[in-house]
Amino acid sequence: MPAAGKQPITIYDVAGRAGVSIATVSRALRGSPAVAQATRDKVLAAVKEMRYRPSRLGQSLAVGQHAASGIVFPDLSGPYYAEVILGYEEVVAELGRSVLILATHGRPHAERKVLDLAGRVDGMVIMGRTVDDQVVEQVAAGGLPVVLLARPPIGALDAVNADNDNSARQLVAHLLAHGYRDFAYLGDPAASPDVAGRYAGFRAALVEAGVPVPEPVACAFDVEAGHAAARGLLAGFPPPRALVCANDEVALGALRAAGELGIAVPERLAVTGWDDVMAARYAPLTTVRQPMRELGAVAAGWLLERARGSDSAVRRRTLGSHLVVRSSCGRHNGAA
Amino acid sequence: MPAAGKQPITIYDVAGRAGVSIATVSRALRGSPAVAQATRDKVLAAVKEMRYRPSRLGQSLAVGQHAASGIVFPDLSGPYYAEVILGYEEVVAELGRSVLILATHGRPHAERKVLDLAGRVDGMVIMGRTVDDQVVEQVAAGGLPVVLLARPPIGALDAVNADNDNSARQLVAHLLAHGYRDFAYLGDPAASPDVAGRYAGFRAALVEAGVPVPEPVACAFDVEAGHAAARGLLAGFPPPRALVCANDEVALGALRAAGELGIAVPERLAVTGWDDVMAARYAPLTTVRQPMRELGAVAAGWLLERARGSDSAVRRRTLGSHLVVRSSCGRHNGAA
DNA sequence: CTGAAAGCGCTAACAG
DNA sequence: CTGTTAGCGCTTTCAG
Repeated sequence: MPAAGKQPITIYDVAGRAGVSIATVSRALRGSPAVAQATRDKVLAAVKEMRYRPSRLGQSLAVGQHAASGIVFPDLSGPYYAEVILGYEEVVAELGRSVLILATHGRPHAERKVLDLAGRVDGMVIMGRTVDDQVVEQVAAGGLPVVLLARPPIGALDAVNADNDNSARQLVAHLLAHGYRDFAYLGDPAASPDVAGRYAGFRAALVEAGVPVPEPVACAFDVEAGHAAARGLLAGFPPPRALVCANDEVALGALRAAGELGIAVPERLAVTGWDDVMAARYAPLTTVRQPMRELGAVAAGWLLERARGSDSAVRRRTLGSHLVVRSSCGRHNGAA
Repeated sequence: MPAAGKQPITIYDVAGRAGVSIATVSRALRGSPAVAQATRDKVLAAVKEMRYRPSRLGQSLAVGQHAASGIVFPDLSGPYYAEVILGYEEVVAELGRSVLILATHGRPHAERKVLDLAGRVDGMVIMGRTVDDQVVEQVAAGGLPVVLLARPPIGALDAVNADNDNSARQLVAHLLAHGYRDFAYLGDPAASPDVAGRYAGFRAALVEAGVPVPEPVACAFDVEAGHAAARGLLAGFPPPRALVCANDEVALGALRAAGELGIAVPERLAVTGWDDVMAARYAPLTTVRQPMRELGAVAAGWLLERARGSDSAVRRRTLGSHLVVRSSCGRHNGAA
């Protein structure tokens, strides 16, 4: 919307200039075959001369389509969400639609904002712990296509996730192979569906192995929180032998805590994370790599299909993750 | 826009239900004082019962405002852009507007997409190397408020930047204090205004110190590129004593190259970066920290003011950056 | 092939 | 205080 003061040129101006009706301008512009070549040329010339740009608002209102997709996520710190959004943006933009983003990060008015977003798009993905199921249902009830990402399925909504359960099992199997039997888990399952899924897989693997399952030690998603929580945990007696952290930031904080307490990693303590952030390589931290871009891309694809009117069956998909073994979980001699 | 099949309820439905005119519904909803309390209650009740949500399209078309701001950036890899966008989103959303994002990353149709974005917002920020000045001018000429971020000023457009020049000088001063006289610069000034600014400061500082100024060694913005470029550079003779990299990813790649070539850091080679990404702490890499969130926040604030009609003088602002000294540039004994 | 005219959903004068 | 009535800019029948 041009700023006050400048009169934008409308389809009427073009029609006047070209000596045709607005209907003809509209047709010519959208390449309707029912326009004589000569007429089309006249219109196009006028358009060019006047530097006319159709109003999206007018168009959208008339066709009842925003040609835009939204995405709601907790925040943008750490590479995880940024990557997902990048994958999302890439496919959405490629199909000529716009991308609206909304970070809720514990903001009080998240609900209002999600609802507002819903009024500006033809579909939206809602990630992890952002708003209550009730809000999601309200949005979906309005008839808007919604896909859930890194969030437990709700009703008949499409949902795509990373395979937290399986990767947690792989991780635990690897640690068990190292001979560790005394575990601890740093992360709050209540804080995010991903963390919950990871803890569930962790627990199941330990149960199957007949190893004691520790309660999770709640901890926020950043280095500081991981550091503080790990200090408390490692000061206890007996300290755990293997520390599974809900994500890399937390693990990085734990590593620092261990360093400060003079606890050698991996000799006396194994530490693992999730996400494979760049710093993990330098830590060097054993972690789990996830197909973040693809999560976003899949969600975007589904949304566009639904926006085009597809009402195929509910889709659910779990994308594979895989273990990235580095030295923080123990020394390796060629073997895994 | 609800999917085909569901008839959204309009202001007419509510008016009918409440037994008033649509004008009254509109007034009641926007809290006009010129509505009797009883009438307002009736309307609000109808709204609630029918779960009515005003159409943004209708509103926007009527008031001629999108209540949205856009931001154009090269890509979303690395924490830099993500942080800027986060700072931007935070203030934009807090003021009840939506955020549209557009990553150009060398896409061929960037221009078309930027122009399209321009038609959906009341203002937009354009970052770094995304589209030609000509496109920016075209957008601004349409009357849309534009602020340039991490990009050289154009015409009378507001512009905000990080202080690349000054931080480069500080960095070089620090390296000179270490006694280094043989420098190399890894990064392509033509690839981004930021890199150009950093190189300019680097060059100026060396010139002032009477130290030979190396030509920049062009290199993309990622670890792989830094690695490859550094390998070539370090294999040359004589190898440089201090390697200033355009950003942390490049520096991280250079660090790896040095490791592979058996060149001890910092004993035989000093390496520095820019951005202070999380991995830098673990590298551990001397780098420059920038006020990324604030860049976004400042741009957002300016845009909102302009969107509200402020036509104050052109604003230009350079936000300070500061050196983060770690061990990759040499050993420090309490002294800087 | 082209034009007239009816909306899309809402806001904002302008009358009462 | 409330209702009528123009639009906002564009798409899309429906006639011709």
